[in-house]
Amino acid sequence: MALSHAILVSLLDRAHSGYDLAKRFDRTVGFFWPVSHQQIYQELHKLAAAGRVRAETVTQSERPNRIVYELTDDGRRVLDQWLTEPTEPPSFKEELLVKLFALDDGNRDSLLAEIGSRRQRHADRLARYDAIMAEHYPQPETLNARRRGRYLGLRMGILTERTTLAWCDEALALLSLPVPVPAPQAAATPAAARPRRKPATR
Amino acid sequence: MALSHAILVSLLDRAHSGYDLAKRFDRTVGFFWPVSHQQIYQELHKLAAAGRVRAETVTQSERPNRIVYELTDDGRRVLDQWLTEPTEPPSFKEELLVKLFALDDGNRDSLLAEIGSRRQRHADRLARYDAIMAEHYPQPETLNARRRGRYLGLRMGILTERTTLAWCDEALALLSLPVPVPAPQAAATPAAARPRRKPATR
DNA sequence: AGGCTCATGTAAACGGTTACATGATTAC
DNA sequence: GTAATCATGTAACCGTTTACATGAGCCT
Repeated sequence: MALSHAILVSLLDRAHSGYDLAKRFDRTVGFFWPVSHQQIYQELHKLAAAGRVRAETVTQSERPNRIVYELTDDGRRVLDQWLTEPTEPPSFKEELLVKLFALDDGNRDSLLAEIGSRRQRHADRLARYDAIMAEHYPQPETLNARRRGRYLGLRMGILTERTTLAWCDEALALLSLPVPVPAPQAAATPAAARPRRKPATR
Repeated sequence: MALSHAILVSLLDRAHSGYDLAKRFDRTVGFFWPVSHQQIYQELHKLAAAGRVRAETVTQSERPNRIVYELTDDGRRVLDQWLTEPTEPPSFKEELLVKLFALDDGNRDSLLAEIGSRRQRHADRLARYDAIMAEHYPQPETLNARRRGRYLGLRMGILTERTTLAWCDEALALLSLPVPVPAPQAAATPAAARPRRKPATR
C-alpha cells in the first residue's frame, strides 16, 4: 500500500524521471523501503493514470529520452492524507533468527561463522551511515523541518546497526561458551527408554 | 524462500498440526517471520508432497480431526543444508520513516502524535519481552544449545525495542524543538524571483 | 443470542522478484 | 574489447494478503 506513497514522497522536492528515482531510492528512502526499478516504472504509470503525477517527456540527443514526473495537486492531497493515517510497526523478517531456532551442537560452528560475517556487514553499514551523518547533518537542531525528518531516518539506521552489532557480539560470545554437560543420569540410557515428560515450550 | 524452512524449524522438536503451528508461530518464530494460517496450511501440503514432512490424521470425536505433521529424514536433511547457506540482512520496511521524509511545518503535529503512539506500542512490546525473559531465560550461560538459539531471538527483540524507544524519544524531542527562523532576506521576495541554485540533495 | 475456540481449507487479488529486451555512449 | 552508464520497459512467476467457507462445542 505504500510503494506509491514512497514515490510521491520522493517527488516532493522536485520532478524526477523513473531512472532518477531508482537511483535516489538506493541512497535515501530505499533504506527503509526497498524498491526495484521495474516497480518504479510500473507504479509511475499507475500514478500518472490516476492523475497523481504529471508526465513530461524530455527529448535528448546522444541519450535516450527521459520521462520526468511531477506531483499534481491531487497527488499532493493524497500524500497529505496518507501522512495522517496511523502506521503499523514494521514487520521484519530475520532469517538468521529463524535459523537460530534450529541451533544445536551439530550446526553451531556454521552458525557462528554466519553471525561473524553478518557482524562485518553491519559494521560496514554503520561506517557508511556515520560518514553521511558527519558530512551532512552536523547539528540537527539547526535543520529545517524537512531535513530533520531525513536526519531521523539516518539516525534510526545508525542506532539499528549499532544494536545489531552489539547483538552479534553477544551471540558470538554465548555460542563460543561451552554448553554445560547435561545431567549424568542420561549417559547410558537408550533414548527410547527414557521417560518423555511434556517438555515446557519456549 | 524461507517460509518452508520456518515450518521445518518449528517441527524440529515434535510433530504439530497446522493449527498448532499457526498458534506457535504467534509466540515464537512469528516474531521474526510472520506467517498467516492460510500460508501454513498451503505450505504443509507442498512439504508433504515433496516428502519433507509426513502427515497423519488424528481422529477426534467432539472436535474436528487434526492432521499432524512430522519431519522426515529428507526434511531434516533439507533443513540442515539450508542452515549452512549464507543469510541476507533483513530488509525492513518502515513506513514511519518514509513519512518523515515528507516532514514539514504543516504535518509536524500529526507526525509527532504518530511517533507518540508508536512509542507506546514499543514500550508494551518491550514489557512483554522482558517478562518472558525473566520467566524463561534466567541465566543464558546454563542453557543448552537449542535454548540458547531461542534466547538470542528474544534478546534481539528486547534490544530492538529498546533502541526503537530511544529513537522515539529523540524524535519527539527534536520535532518539539522550534525550527530556526530562516534567513530574513527571503521575507518579502516572491518565490519565483529568488534565484534557484541546484540544492544539495540529502 | 452472540462470540470465541477448535480445525481445516479455497480463491482471487495484490505485491514483489527474476529474467529478458534494447541500444547508444563513455571509460578502462 | 569489455563493462558500465543512461534510460525505458514487458512477462512470467512466486509469495503474501484478504475474503470467504464450514461446523461443532463452550462460555457469558
